[in-house]
Amino acid sequence: MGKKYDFQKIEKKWQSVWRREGTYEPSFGKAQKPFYNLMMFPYPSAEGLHVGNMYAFTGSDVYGRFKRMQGYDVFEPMGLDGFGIHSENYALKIGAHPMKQAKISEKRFYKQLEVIGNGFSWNERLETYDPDYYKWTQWIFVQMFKNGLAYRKKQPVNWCPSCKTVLADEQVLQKSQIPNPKSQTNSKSQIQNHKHEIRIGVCERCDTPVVKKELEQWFFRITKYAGRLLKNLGTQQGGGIDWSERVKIAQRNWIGKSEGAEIDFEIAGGVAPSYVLLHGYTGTPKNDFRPWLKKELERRGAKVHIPSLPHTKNPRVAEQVEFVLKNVPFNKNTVILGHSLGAIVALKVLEKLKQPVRSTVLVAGFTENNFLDHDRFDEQTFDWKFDAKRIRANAGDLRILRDTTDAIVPPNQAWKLQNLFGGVITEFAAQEPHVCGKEEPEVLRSCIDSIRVFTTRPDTLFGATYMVLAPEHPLVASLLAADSRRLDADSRGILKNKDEVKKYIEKAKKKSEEERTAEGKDFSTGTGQAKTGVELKGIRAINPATKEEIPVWVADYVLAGYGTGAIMAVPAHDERDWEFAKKYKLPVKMTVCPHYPAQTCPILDTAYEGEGHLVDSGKFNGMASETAKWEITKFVGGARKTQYRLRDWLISRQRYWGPPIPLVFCEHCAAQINADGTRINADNIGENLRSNRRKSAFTKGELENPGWIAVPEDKLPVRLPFVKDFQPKGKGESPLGTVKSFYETKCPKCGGKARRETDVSDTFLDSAWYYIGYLATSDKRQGKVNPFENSLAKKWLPVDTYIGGAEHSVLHLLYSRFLALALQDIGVLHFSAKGGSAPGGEEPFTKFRAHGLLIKEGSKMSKSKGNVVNPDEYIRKFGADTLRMYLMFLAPFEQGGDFRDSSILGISRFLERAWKLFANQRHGAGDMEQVRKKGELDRLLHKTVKKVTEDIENLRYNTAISALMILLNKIEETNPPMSHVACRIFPKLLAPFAPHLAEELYQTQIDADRKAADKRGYVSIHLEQWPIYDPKLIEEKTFTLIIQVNGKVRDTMPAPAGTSEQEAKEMAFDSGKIKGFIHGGKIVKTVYIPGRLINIVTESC
RNA sequence: GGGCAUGUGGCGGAAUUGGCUUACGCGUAGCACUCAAAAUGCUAUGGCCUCACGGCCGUGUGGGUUCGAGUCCCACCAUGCCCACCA
Repeated sequence: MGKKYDFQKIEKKWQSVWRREGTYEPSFGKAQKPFYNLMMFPYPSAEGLHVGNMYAFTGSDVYGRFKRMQGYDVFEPMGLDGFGIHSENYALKIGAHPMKQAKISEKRFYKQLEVIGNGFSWNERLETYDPDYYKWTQWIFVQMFKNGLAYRKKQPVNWCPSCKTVLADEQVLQKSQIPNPKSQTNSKSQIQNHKHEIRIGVCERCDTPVVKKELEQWFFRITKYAGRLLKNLGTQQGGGIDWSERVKIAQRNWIGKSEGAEIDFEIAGGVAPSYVLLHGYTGTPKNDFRPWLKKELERRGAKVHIPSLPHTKNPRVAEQVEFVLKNVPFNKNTVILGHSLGAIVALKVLEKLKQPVRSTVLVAGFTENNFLDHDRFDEQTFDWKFDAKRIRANAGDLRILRDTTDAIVPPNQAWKLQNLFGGVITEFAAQEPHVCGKEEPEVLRSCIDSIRVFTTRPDTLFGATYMVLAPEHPLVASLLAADSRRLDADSRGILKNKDEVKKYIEKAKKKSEEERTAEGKDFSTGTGQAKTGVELKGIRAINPATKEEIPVWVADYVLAGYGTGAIMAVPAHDERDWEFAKKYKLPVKMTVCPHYPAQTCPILDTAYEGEGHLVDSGKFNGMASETAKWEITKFVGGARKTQYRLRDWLISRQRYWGPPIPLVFCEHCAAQINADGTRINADNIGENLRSNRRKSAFTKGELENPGWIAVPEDKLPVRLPFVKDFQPKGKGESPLGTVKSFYETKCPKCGGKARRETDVSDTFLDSAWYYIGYLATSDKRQGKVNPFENSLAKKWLPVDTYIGGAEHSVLHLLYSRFLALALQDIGVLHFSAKGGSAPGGEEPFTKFRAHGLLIKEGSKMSKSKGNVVNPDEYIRKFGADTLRMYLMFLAPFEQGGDFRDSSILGISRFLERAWKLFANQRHGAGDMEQVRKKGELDRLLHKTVKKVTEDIENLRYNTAISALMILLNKIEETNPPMSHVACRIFPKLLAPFAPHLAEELYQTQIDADRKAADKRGYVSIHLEQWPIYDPKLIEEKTFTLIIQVNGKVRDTMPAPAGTSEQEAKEMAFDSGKIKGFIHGGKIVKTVYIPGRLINIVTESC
């Protein structure tokens, strides 16, 4: 009898040795082969770690230990994602303050994490609520803001009435509910007699139904990166980053690329009776797009005036305005268009007009005396102050065209115009920079009232029989606001049922997601939902293909946030449009395309009382759909367009427990930007204005969000104050809004009175950069290093292997990628080239694997079911090694596992047996039989090394463990004299799974050796070399030849390796069993698979 | 409604990627040790037929390809996860 396997003693002992020796602390600066092995850090919200966390951490740790033994300098950090709603709600629940509770949770979590025995670099841990950490979270916000990637916008957002905060789209879960007829009083008959479920959006944390609330919020412009985020994922065929395919698919779907076209539908009466085109500096009525535009407008029946402005080479705006007012008639139906300097003239004209015009178009306009290509205009001849109020009142519908290729007008001028005068900006690339092409279709479009739609099926355009606008579409508001100024002769383009429309829109806006879904579901179709809508009476659009006038509707089945917020409805080819058309008796016209031959159109097959009929698409009749798409787009002057489903990242949270958003609002600076363009850059006079890089007094973010000023970087962090009453207030404002000493501050720009932003940022911002933070924890604590400029970041990033839950597919993982790309673009983050030129060298996580879900006896673990397994109990009873190994043995790590109490005994027995065998070594003198067996055992040993190595690399821990069991069984069975080498290999193979036991066994062996020769001191097994197998030893000398007759196994016999087909045949026919099965039947052929089997095929088969 | 998985003994799961289905473990039964139990060890363990030798049938269902299919193709069924009025 040897020593007893006292796991408690062993585990405690080695954990303290490892900690003391710094076994898992890589040498950051000197590391030769840095390997960043990252595991998603936990949010310490609940009662402590549950076994699911432990499952995931262990899986990552096994891999890290394996890589460490393979000679890599492995960095395996751990920290806590302690900010955020999870922790805050937990504190609320138990009546504690999150700031204090955090410290308590922290202790408990770290203790638990240590007891598991993972090889974490304990010196480098971080907590997101540490001011030294969130200082940099805020710093990121400032970088995003400065570079125009953060903006403020008022829009309906997801609001959780229970958490009293907004939620990102990604945080709203769709949940099915069986409708309860009693509570659905407003949707009566539709719901009865149906088993259908309805979907409602609920808060991912508390399950409360989410409502829409209109709030002004901060957003990060993730949409700008949609294309790159998608591209780096690669395609279904392959390429892209090495990630679990299911996560890549989830991200692809979430980004949701679709390719189609944008097509304009003119509104009937959308061409104004008269136009005034004002040219710019050195321009004439005859140059640029003006002659073409005049022709186009006149062709449509309009009268076009292009005054030849005086002193065009030495302009004096006042004189030009006088000239225009004298020579051109204006009325309520005039459209005034100003190009470049002509835009200034137009604005000044508007100041002087007695009554409003129909609409104003500013093409490549500006408000400031600054240009990219030439010097300023003479200050004396210009008045750069604008009467914004008068201009707003007189401009009618204001349209601002921003040319993205413009080399003259600075890029921010369009926003400035919008800030001053309102209006809608359209960005486009002009035919010639600064909109100087002979034909500029975008300009023509802006002169005519039209509706732009996005469609993926332009090939069905001939079948578009009506249009639908989202309730939030700007045209709807504009029509509702329009007075009678458009009441011209035929009174077209005037909304006749304003009240009805207004009512519908108000109702739609008020509707919560729940209500919309509940009352929108149409069970009669089985698939879709009953759509509601209202016609814009008096408004007709012209189908650009058929030239037919079609009605225009408003309906909330069209989403404002996607595409252009307007659609062309093709009821014959789109199920949603079909339902709507059926309900409101709208015409259905089918186009002929190979997808839906006339007779089998799936939608028209169903009974419809109205007349569905074929439309003649002229030369496009029957054209292949893919060809027709682009041909028809060209035919109607549309443009190909790629659309993404992805929305910008809503980052504000009206909660307490998070990093305050590091911005202040300053009325004074807002006024500067809004009211008077010239003063903003007053300090720039005399500068070389040709440079577009010149210093501006305001950053991009500040110009785009007037009044919002970033807290200077040296003033970070903006500390979260201790607020006793941190309960969310539910008024759309964070509890910080009640703390005067917090929000009252001075503007960093002008020194005046200012108010701090009182919202905090989304938790996902904290976790989006923590992998960078880990590399600066030591230095950061000394307050020295910017984690982003830290040389270690360059050396160790990107992360080599990242393991985590698939539930973060579209949250954390997408945000982290976005931020990594953005920060690299901004120039504050640099990755090493250690990943080589692998796809996505700019990506933060080179390899990502999603682990599976750990369930308990077939069902999901949850507090409500009361089946959550507490790991502490099992560790006490069986030891951490046993629990670790058991969890890894359950099933493939990427698939998940089913935790069953009973089966843990198998692992427990296995480790006991390993202990018995190796802790109490037996060196028996061998007889001949044992020597022979030893040869076999050596082969098995090397085969096991191969198998375990390959399996761990592929995260197939269950089969690696099974291989170890087979090896142990065999050793016990043969009880051979084992070499010192073999006695070391087994513990090494065991080390990633059962680190404590392996260390103990190994050190026992070393001690034995040491007595003989080896004088080395303590070297942890976890820093030793991973075993290498000898391929020659693995080769088998014999194999089992399988003999089949007609594909059925009839006999097996041992055969030497390298048996030829002829030899195998002879062996097969010699077998008495085989003869019986052939029955003398004629042999058609034999199939021989070398080293495996021979199959005899007879005639009767 | 769409997308992605998965479906193998009483259970968790293996299967060299088209070649002996059920490795490894749990459970169960029997035996050994024990006064007895636990622990441990040994043996057996897919179903059906047979005293037996042995045979037949078996990887959700139905078809197909192949000398040979758990694996590939088609259709269907079931379960799970993700998404969902995205034009």
